[in-house]
Order: sequence, then C-alpha cells, then structure tokens
Amino acid sequence: MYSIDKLKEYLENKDVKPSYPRLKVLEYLLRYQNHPTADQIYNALVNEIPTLSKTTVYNTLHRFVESKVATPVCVDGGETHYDATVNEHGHFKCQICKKIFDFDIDLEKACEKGLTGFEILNRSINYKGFCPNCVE
Amino acid sequence: MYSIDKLKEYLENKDVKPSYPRLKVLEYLLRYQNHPTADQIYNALVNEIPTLSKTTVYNTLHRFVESKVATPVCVDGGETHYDATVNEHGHFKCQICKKIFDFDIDLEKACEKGLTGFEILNRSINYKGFCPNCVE
DNA sequence: AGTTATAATGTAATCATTACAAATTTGACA
DNA sequence: TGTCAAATTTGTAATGATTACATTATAACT
Ligand SMILES: [Mn+2]
Ligand SMILES: [Mn+2]
Ligand SMILES: [Zn+2]
Ligand SMILES: [Zn+2]
Repeated sequence: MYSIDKLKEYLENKDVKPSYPRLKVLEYLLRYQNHPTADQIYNALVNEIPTLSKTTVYNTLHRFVESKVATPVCVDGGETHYDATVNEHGHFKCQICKKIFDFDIDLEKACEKGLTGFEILNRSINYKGFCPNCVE
Repeated sequence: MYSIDKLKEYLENKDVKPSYPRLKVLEYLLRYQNHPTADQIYNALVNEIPTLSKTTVYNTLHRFVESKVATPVCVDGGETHYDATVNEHGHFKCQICKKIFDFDIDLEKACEKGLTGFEILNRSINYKGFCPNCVE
C-alpha cells in the first residue's frame, strides 16, 4: 500500500526526519484511516516495536501536527484523535459505536458573518449523532 | 439585566429545578457571554457562594447541557467551555489572547457530501487563528 | 573516532474531570 | 408544623489523558 520509501519521502518533504517510530505512526494513520488516539496508536505498534514509548507517540503526533503531516480531531472533551488526511473535511462521531466518519463539506458557500478582521488559520467541523449502522 | 424570576422561569421551562447554584451559574453564563470553563465559573462564584463546590459546578453544567440550557464548546483538546447561547453558531478561538468569539454561520448552503443515512444531532464549528486585536 | 544535534525513553507530575458516599436541602403531604 | 423521601450539594479520592523533564540512544557530520 504505502512503501517505506514513499513514506520517507513524504516526511522529508514536510521537514520531518523519518525515524522508525515516525514512519510506523504515519503508516498506521494512513493504512487504517480510523482517527486513532495516541493510546490506540501506541497499543497497535508496541508489539512490533517493543521499545516504543508512549511519550514518543505523543512527541511524534505533536511533530506531525506542527508540520501538517496530521491534524488533531477534538470532537468532544475526551481524547484527541489524529488524522493523516490534512485537507479540510468534516468529522461525524457516532454516539453509539464511537466511530468517527469523514465527510466532505464546502464552507465557501456557508456565509460567515462576524469574522471581518479575523485571520483564520484552520477550521474544524464536528458533527454528532447516529451513523447508518446504529440508527434504529 | 436578568431578573431572578426570569431565570427561574427559564430553568423551569427546561425542566431544571432552579436551585441557587444553578441560578447563579446561569446568570454568570448569560451576563458575561465569555464561554467560561467550569473552573472559571467556580472561581467567579465562590466568593458570593462560599459553600460552593466545584463538583456542583460540574453537575450543574452537565444538567444544563442535557436540558439544552447550555452548550459545551470543545475548541481544542484542553478544557471544555460553556455557552448559554444554544442556537447554532460558530466559535473562533484566538491563538494569542485565547478568547473565544461567536460568529454566525449558515450551514444550509454548505453542501455536505457523504452523510446520507446519518442522523445528525448537533454540529459544532470551531475556527482558530488571530482575532482583530491580536493580528499584527 | 569524536563531537554535536536530534530523537526516544521512562518516570513522575499535572490538571481537568469523574466517582462516590455523606450531608444538606427541598417539597409533598399528613 | 412535623415527617419523610427525593433531589441536590458537598468534599474527597480516584481516574485518565497529557506533559515535563532528565537520561539514554541514535543519527549526522567532521
Ligand atoms: Mn478525517
Ligand atoms: Mn458562543
Ligand atoms: Zn455507529
Ligand atoms: Zn486575540
């Protein structure tokens, strides 16, 4: 799916040194597209990288965010989820199965009033409700 | 500004018993419109209500949220802020002064693709950047 | 190889939030 | 007004995600 060389190149282009933990975290994010938490990533990788530290996962994710390799997804007060899809899109969190779904949204036509003079750096759109599998 | 009787009536209409701490929390939210955290509310009220417990503030806010007296605002991973303005609107958090600003947004025209079959219960729109006072 | 910068690790601390049991208040009713 | 059950409030202890930080390991460069 994603060759190590491609991942290395991708990180280098974003000025992130492609260490082994970083490559593995990126590979995980891209492969599963499941908006995992730091803890989920750690648990998924620690078998393959027994020396992995949870702090390294946090460090890596922070690095990814500041280099725009990943986006944090804070859909409610709980843990932060991470997403390697960095183009703008919405997130829908199902209240039953807790899964986070992507959806496309075009905010150009959604007229915002009251933001003249503000410099917008990023926008996050989070919906909550029931996913098709969980609507009864 | 907001008479105690009006506040009482408002809470009763939402099926929330108007206890003294609840009235004071609601009054604070409505008066300052500053999207405070539980801690900020506690610190603002504890002088006037010396017996106030932080747990009561949390209990009250949870009650308010479930009764739609208030909305939680989770703009980034940190603390949850609360808002007594419950009609849909966007929030802008300034990265410098940390203030949270309201803005109007009409999502009707923002076409969402990929949500057929989903039942949406609520939407939250959070922007980040620099407010007019902090843009250099 | 030696030197320096960068990254990873482990542990302890932080801090918002929650759990829980005890105390207090409220409101209905006799 | 007194009684009693239900609801609310309180204080404290626990939780759990995240961060701070000092140490160790790895990488890059001369
Ligand atoms: Mn996503
Ligand atoms: Mn608001
Ligand atoms: Zn679901
Ligand atoms: Zn500002």
